[in-house]
Amino acid sequence: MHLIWFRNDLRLTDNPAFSAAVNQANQDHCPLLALFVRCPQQDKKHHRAQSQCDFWDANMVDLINRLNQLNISAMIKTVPCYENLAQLMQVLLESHKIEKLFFNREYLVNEQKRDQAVIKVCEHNNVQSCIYEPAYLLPPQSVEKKNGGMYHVFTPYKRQFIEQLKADYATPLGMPEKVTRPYTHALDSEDIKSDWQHDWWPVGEPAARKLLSEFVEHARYQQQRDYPAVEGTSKLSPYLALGIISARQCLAQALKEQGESAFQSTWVSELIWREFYHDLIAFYPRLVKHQTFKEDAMDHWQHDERIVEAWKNGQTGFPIIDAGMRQLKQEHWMHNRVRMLVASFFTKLCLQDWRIGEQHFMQNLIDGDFASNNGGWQWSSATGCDAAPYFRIFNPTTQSKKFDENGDYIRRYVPELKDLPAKNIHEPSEQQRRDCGYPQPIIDYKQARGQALDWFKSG
DNA sequence: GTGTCCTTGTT
DNA sequence: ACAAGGACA
Repeated sequence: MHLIWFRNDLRLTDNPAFSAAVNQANQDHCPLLALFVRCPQQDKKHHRAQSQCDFWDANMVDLINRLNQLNISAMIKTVPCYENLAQLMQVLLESHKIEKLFFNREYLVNEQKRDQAVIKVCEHNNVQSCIYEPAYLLPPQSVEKKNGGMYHVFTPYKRQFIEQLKADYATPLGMPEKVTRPYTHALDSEDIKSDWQHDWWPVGEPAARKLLSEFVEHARYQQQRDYPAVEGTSKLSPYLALGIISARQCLAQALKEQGESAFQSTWVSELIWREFYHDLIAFYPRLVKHQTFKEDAMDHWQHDERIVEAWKNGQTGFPIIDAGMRQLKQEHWMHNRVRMLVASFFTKLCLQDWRIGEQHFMQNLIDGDFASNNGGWQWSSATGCDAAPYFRIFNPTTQSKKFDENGDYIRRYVPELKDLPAKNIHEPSEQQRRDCGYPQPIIDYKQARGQALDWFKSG
């Protein structure tokens, strides 16, 4: 009997390990079992948002139903941490007489360590571990500079990336056939129920595929993506983070809709940013230890609990910032433009440690992805790869007027300001704030900007 | 060496 | 006009 272990690849299509496992089972005329392991303590250590854990559970339940239709039985197990996995695996391999274990590689340090330990258990038990490359656009670490080494600047990386991608991109794998030999015995599995009911994040691979095709067909991403009041972004990030759809499927859909020009599109460029940050982690594992990418970057920050709390709770007195932070709390998601604004505000204007912001995002975002989140925060705080220079400081009010001109986004998440006219809503007067019960600004922008420039310059 | 360029800006 | 400095070919 063979075993397919699902992790952050909760899909049946374009899943290399899964397709291979089904083929192998049918070739060997044996059943295939699916395994899902939950590690709540590990999730805590990684600051994984509760919303993402719940969404993972919900998608697992959905996936198991569809696995059953393919004659595949599934087991759910819970252990505290990754280090408990080897022991669990030992028991499972033995009790189910597993011959081959299939899974897709993951590139983060703890995940690699976890998998190495499991591979050892396999070897010890004479079980073959069959490991596949996850369905990135290009395999990690396959894009290098002409003289070798990882790019540290996005633009040349992207140029090279597209060149290689055009020359050789993989067509997404389809859905495998049914497994011909069902497993007929009872399985010792936990019974996890899911009561996921957020309309804006429908559960399951079919729903995700539908969101993808509708987005690619109708979106005006380039024109709309910067306006947080508009549904102009794909909102596919939670699905990408848990592998409910693959990046390759996204590209394939874009190519189908737009032809070769898709390679140059803004949205595909964002997919390449994702690969850039994932590649960086693969090349520089020290990044998972929250070290700055630039070793000599300014990295000593003020620690002001009052500011941190106001920021987290959306009480800074800057409407666009507070709208973003409250959207995060309410929807476990924040519009990308606003993510940049709140991050720039936190690090460059308030001089608070980017790691605090990074962790807060991970703890709250349904789409939390270590590499993208870390890359984004280091970009914002001028400590990272190809980062915004330290003197590039977003003016929250200017940005608000530019990208939320009518104040619709602010009104949605900061209801105490909902009756203010557009010309005041970005920067209400002292009196208006008192009347609305909205805080006075926690910092003075002009003063903070000047202070930040000095602070960064002095290193 | 040497020229060109650098995600999302501000005043 | 301005804000540094470094990556890349």
